[in-house]
Amino acid sequence: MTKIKENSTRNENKQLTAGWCPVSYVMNKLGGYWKPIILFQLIEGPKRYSELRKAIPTITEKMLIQHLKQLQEDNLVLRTATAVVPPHVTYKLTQAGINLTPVMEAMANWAINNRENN
Amino acid sequence: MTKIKENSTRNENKQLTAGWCPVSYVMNKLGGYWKPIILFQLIEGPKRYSELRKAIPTITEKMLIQHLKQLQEDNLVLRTATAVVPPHVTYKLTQAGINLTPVMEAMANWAINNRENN
DNA sequence: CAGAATCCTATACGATACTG
DNA sequence: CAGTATCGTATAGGATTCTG
Repeated sequence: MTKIKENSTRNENKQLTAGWCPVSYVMNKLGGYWKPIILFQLIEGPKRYSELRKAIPTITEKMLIQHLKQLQEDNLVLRTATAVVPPHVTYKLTQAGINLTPVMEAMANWAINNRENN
Repeated sequence: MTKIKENSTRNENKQLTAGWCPVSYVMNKLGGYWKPIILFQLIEGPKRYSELRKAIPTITEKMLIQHLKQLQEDNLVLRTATAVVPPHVTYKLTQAGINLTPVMEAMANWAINNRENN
């Protein structure tokens, strides 16, 4: 009750590391499992929320929304909503997000080659 | 007590996704926070355990060892130990690990540019 | 030197149900 | 259609101590 959060060494390592390691700077924004997968789906162009769900059928709605929000906060994804009566919301990459596509493409290439080689 | 693990839908999504999404195939091996950072440190060449610790001062030993083991299991890193009396252990990238370096380099490039742009 | 062991907490993730 | 809300579990990650 009275303990609010006096101590949070948790995540401090990550913040610190991000200061000097460029890769960890990226991992602070792309960490976890789903974010690169979502970004990968947006490379080809803007997608509606429902399209993203169909494109990634194994993700739960909670994860999709949650990570989309974080990606917006990190300025990697832009959300555009038009207030019509079935709501219409699209997500697309920001410039920073577009600049990140080589990362996902390098991943995809590796996956294709590595799968063959095994 | 009698419940052993009858149900593990957890991770099934990830396995399934890996089947059709190349990026998620990679995330199954590189998921989490530290693995890309470790691999990044090994790009320039083999390193001893203690060198890795110094190179990534914010990681705990547990995390370092644990992820090095998983990277070995995924055949991305090779461990070489010589049984001398202070033990001498080096880690280096396998060919599959080397093939992954464009991913980390793309991350590093993005980090450098994105930091400037903000 | 290179780790293993133990204990603990925070967060990521998932299932399900509900809503403007 | 595009979310929210709630609840539960599994895993990631960290602190500390010990060892061949």
